[in-house]
Order: sequence, then structure tokens, then C-alpha cells
Amino acid sequence: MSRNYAGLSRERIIIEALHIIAGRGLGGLSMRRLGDALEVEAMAIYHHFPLGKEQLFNAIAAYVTSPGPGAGALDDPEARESEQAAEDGEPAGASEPGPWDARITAWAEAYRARLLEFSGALSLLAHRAPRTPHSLATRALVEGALGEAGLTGPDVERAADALYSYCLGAVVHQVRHQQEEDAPDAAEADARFRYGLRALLAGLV
Amino acid sequence: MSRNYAGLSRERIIIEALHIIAGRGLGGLSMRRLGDALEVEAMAIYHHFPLGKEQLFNAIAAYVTSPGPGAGALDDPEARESEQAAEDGEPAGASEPGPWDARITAWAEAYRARLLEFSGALSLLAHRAPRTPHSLATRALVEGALGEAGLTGPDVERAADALYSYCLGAVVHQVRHQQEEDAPDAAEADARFRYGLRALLAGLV
DNA sequence: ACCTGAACACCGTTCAAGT
DNA sequence: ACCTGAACACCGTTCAAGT
Repeated sequence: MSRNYAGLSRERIIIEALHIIAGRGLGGLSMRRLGDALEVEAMAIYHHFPLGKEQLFNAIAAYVTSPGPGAGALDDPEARESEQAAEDGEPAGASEPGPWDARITAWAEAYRARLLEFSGALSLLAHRAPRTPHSLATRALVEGALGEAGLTGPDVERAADALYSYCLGAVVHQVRHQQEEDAPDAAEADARFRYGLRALLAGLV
Repeated sequence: MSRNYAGLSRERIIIEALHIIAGRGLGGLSMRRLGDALEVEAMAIYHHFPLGKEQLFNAIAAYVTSPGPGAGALDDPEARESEQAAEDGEPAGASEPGPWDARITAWAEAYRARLLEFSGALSLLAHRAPRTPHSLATRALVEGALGEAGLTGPDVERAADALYSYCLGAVVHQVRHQQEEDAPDAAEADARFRYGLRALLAGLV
């Protein structure tokens, strides 16, 4: 009972942190509480995130925006070889076959669903945009689809930015209003997201 | 020197808090540091925000989204009579005369400018949507303009949500990427915002 | 009404030490 | 390599007290 080989890992820590965030909010996440949840002393976390809580926040942001166990490893300069692991467990997205607009819509719905799943960590994304292999690849797929739609030159980047802005903004908008008494239910929230997405896509191309 | 009539007020506290947030980030804002900046003991702040830091955060969120000195007073149940003060110092917005699309564009640019001005407090907005008289009136103006554009029924609310989502998302997107080496400069960021806004408006109506 | 000052529980992080 | 435990500076908040 003295020595504790808890089998701690960056991913276990991130997932447990997201549990705490989901249950008690971002402000409820402390290193000590995280240690308790992992059945480990708080200081053990520093062995996996030597730069402390800020580095953990970065890793959580990367995990939320980039599905797959390898995502959090980006912060670790000596773990680059596991980058291709970011392809694991990928939800349906822009990589599916089909016409360009269906691919963009599928990506947008998957991106939104993931942000909604970890909505407690949304405020971490306000000042963090971790560049993971997954995020770069996905962005390239979105821009490729926009190229197929006929966009050229700087319009491709501008349109992609507009789509990312809308998706992220729609989730933030939904979350920040969802405890109001006249807030839309889940079905109506979905409908509003699609309504705006269709309009934006129609205006973009 | 013993007694200290610092002339503390909710608005002074909010403005000083925003200075600290701008300089050291949201994590750098502590009640003790805020007290120092106001030349007052930290505990004096609790006289104006009896519910503590959470209430201060709410007031900051209201101040950022609703210009005017009266904005922060919404949290104070015994200060409702000052609500009409929220009209003070209003930036150009949807209330100007002109065609509906010019009014919406003016509102969107002003909304974005204000969010950008207080970008350090953006993450406070992820889980807070304070309903101020100003925010309700502005929303009504946006929906009115969309009605003039020909939208009817539930489309008005859905289109307004899409516009709010896009504006907020565009600012978050810009801020979270702005320390990357290949980030757009201010002029290009403005251009991208307008590009997406025009597209969304075109698709909406 | 408005502010002070001591106190308490909690926090992030460092560091030396254990295995 | 991986984790512990004590320590330090700092934090939010309560409470009794001052004017």
C-alpha cells in the first residue's frame, strides 16, 4: 500500500480530468482532486505533465479538438513517434466519400458533436488552438472539399475559417444559453445548427 | 491613512479587473491583486460583490457583452432602477437608420469589435449569457432587420442565432489562432470576418 | 455604509526522498 | 522511471471589528 504503481498515463489523466470538468466545471478541477480521482498523490501528475496545469490544459484542449489517444502527446517533445495514432477512433468526418457538401456537412456535425460532448472544457479553447496531425489533416480535407466546390485562391482559407468559426460559435452559443428557461431543446438546437450551416454553405459557394 | 474611502464602485472594480485580465490573463486575476490595483484591501470587493468572484465574473461578462456603465448592475437585485443607464456610451449598431443588411452588418462589426477589445475575458462568455436590457434590445433589433429582409416564423430566431454564433465564433477563432506564426494580420482578419458574414447573410435571406 | 485585518481551508508547485 | 510527503507562497472567503 506504500508504493503505488497506478499505471498513470497522459491519456488516463486527461480522461479523468474531463470527468471532473463534466461533473464540477472547469473551476472544480484541481490537481489534488484529480490525484484523488486517479488514486494517486497530486504530485504524481507532474511526472507526466512536468510543466504543470497549463500543460495539462493544453493537452485537454488537444484531446477535445482531436479525437484519438495520441492527441495529448503533442506537448511531449519525446513522444512524436506516436503521432500517427491520432487516426484512431476517428468519428465520421470529411474523410468519407461523397459529394463535397455532404463531406463538409458530415465534418461539421462530427466537430460540433465532439465540442458538445466536452462542453465543460469549451473555455479552454478560447485561447488555445493546438495543432495536432488530426486537426491539420481535417483542415486540409475541408479546404479540399471547398476547392471541389469551385473556390480558389484566398477564398478557400476564408471559407474554411468561416466554417470553423460558425461551428465553434454555434456550440458556444448553445452552451451559454442552455440553462435559460426558454432555451431550445436538443432537437431544435440541432435544427438551428443545420439551418445556419446550410445558409453559410449556400452563401460561400 | 487608516480609514480608506476609496470610492469603490461596481463599475470601477469591473474596469480594473478587465485591465488585469488584459495584462496578465484571466488566470492572473485574483481578488487580492484586484484589491491592490484598486488600492484597497481585497475584502472590500465583497461589499460590492457579496457573492464573490463568481458574481464578479458574471458582471464582467455582462459588461463585455453590453456596453454602458449600468450593465454590471443586473446582478444586484436592489439596483434594477438603473437599468435604463445601459443605453449610455453605445457603439454604432443595429439601431442606426438604413437598409436592413447595412444595419445587421453595422451591428455585427460593433459586436465583434467589443468582443475583440476584451478578448482576454472571452472564456467567461463560454458559460455565461447575461441578459441585460441592452442585449435584449439589440437582439430585437437584429430580429426586426431579419423580418424586413423577408424572414418569417421560426426562421427569424434561427437566422439571428446563426448570426450571433458566427460573430462570437469568428472572434474566438481569431483569438485562439492569433499567436501562430502564420496567423492573418489585423486587416486580413477583418476581411475574413466580412467575407463569412456576407456569405452567411446571403445564404440566410 | 464601507472598509480593515486576522483567520481558515484550499490551491499550484518545488524539492528531497523513497522504491 | 514513477510516485510520495512535507513544505512554501498564494488563493477565495468568513467573520468580527473598526469608523
